[in-house]
Amino acid sequence: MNDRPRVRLVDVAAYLGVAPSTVSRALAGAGAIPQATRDRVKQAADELGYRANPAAAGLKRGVTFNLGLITSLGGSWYSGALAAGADRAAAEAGYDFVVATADEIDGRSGLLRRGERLGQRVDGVVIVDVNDANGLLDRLVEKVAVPVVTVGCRHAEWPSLEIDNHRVGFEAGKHLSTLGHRSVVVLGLETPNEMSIDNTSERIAGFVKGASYSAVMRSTLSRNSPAERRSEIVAATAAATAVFCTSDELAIEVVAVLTRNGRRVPDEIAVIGVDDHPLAEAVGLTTVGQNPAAIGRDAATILMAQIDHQTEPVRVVVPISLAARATTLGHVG
Amino acid sequence: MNDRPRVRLVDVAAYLGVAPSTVSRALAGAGAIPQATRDRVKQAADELGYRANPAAAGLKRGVTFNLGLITSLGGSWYSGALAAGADRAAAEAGYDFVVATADEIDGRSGLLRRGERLGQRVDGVVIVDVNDANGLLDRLVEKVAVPVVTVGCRHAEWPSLEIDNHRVGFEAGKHLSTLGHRSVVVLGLETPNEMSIDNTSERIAGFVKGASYSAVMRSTLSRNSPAERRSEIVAATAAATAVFCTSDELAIEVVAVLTRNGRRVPDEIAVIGVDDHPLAEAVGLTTVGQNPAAIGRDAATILMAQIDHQTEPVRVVVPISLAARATTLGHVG
DNA sequence: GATGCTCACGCAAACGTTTGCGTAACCCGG
DNA sequence: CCGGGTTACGCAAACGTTTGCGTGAGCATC
Repeated sequence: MNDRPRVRLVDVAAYLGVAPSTVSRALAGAGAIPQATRDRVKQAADELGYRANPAAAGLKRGVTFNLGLITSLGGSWYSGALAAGADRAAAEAGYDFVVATADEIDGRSGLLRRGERLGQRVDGVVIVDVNDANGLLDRLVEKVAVPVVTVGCRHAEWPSLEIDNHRVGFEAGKHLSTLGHRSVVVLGLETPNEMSIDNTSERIAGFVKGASYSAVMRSTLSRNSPAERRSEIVAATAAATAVFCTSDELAIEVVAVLTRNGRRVPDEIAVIGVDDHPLAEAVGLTTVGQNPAAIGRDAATILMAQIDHQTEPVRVVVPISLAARATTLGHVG
Repeated sequence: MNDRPRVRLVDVAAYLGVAPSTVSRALAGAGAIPQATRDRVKQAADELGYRANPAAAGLKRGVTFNLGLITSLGGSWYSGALAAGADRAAAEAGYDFVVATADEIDGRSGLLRRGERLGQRVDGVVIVDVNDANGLLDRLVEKVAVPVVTVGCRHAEWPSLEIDNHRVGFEAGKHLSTLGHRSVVVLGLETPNEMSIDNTSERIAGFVKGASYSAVMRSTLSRNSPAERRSEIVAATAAATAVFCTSDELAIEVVAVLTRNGRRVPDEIAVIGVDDHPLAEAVGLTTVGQNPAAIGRDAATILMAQIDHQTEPVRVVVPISLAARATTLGHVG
């Protein structure tokens, strides 16, 4: 139902009575083609409805003008925002992003298979949050066999972007400490699977440093249903005046649980999270935030430079910033 | 640093002393190739580290084995989950997804340009939530010039998947009505831009029907900062015993605002949302939910069938289900 | 007005697959 | 041992671009 015969470059060449090479150069803006011809060609092209065939161009030029993104897209808002940022930067440079969402159900081998396939169809890939333990990241990089930039994880040969997890914790700890909290608890979720990275311990270490004078307790929550988690949260926070959650998702849940349990936030107990979740501002959650869209953009940019051999491998530490809001400061606005 | 000369199909053919055609057929599993040869070829292929060049294959076969997804990926968790579901289904069938995130900053023409580019590089696209008013969807479909399936919007020629927005509202209304609420208010956000679709009015109409005996008020909230929205929320809900929010994001915000304002949820005021946001269960939000991952999966499946000319255009209405939780029922668990 | 230079464009060979057709080698019954 | 049918594979022509090289026309210079 959509099978009109595609018009090719040679068709528009024939239509104009010029050589295909001229059309190609005119359209690409390369070679010595006077503006007049260029315009004539362009006009003929969209008169005829010419649409370039990227497969042919890619075959000849040895590039695909596609970038890959390996992440668990469905997992959290974070990867979606990152993908959006990466896609925007890529689109501006004429690249498109093909995504490979690797979920835990696929397992290690599923991830590797997926990476291998992906590597064949793109000029480079950005890999998000793949655990470098177990040699998984190494093997993945090997499988994709194209330039890589990692975010949230590190590979010896390729650039990476990460936040300073220690500093994230530190900022949170300092904030609570400054507010006078002396009995705080750190709440994290257990790592979902061996494929994902675990930021928790670094964040906690940083937090302990930042909260210097405070008595810090630590508790790891199960990934069971929220109903089951509820009592864990209540128990863990019973004696505390403040809670540091290692993600905003968890923090929002904790605020809800505490509130429903009759504890007033922040008057009786303050809560601080990490990420600056899209809902964090709406619910007044204090958080130390990062900017996934910017990270995605930078990752794409670095990757494209890497493809053009324009950069040495770099380690970029992306900025974070504390957003102090109601769950630690009390009612504002 | 990764520029080892790629080994081609002819290389493995030469290595084995057979014709390229034999290797091609053996690898593709097509033609009359005995198992023995097939195995020999496969082994040689990965001995040499052969990786097929999809551009060449695509050029010859006239397909790309890529699917496109047009959505605003960064906008909400919904599109991420949808993308993940679509990608999973596509991957199983040997397709990959290339995404084009169209944000409001790009505007209409940006979206159309993006669609045109995308259409050249894929065999079909799924278009999510593009407003069919203003002829935008029509023009987009025309630009992509490949098979399409729409989700959350409709085009005359192509299949679509949507939820029954009227029914969404109806279920919510019925739920509140059953619980005895008689003075309820509907809260929605203003439509972000002319490019996005607006589910709100249908949902509200359904809600009014479902809440039959109740006095229903309606209020549209601005998209300004949460701080500004706060007073709007407080004012709009002052006289109500229940609130229907047309999205979970908003519902979560409303619960937070009401709670911080000293109104007990659900004892003084009940809240119900739409979508079954990943955080909805965690914060105990009652909601009428949909399953974006399943929608994505189905959209991809239908699209692939469409590409193979295997189906007539269909209109699929995807199921929804009410999840009654704490914000309407009170403390549970 | 011949010489040299630049400009604008044409020719044709790639790029790495897939696939229709052709043809040896093989198996079978007669 | 011959003829017909099958099986296993080779040949070569595409697919739609890009690009190195070549060449004629036009221009300025001496």
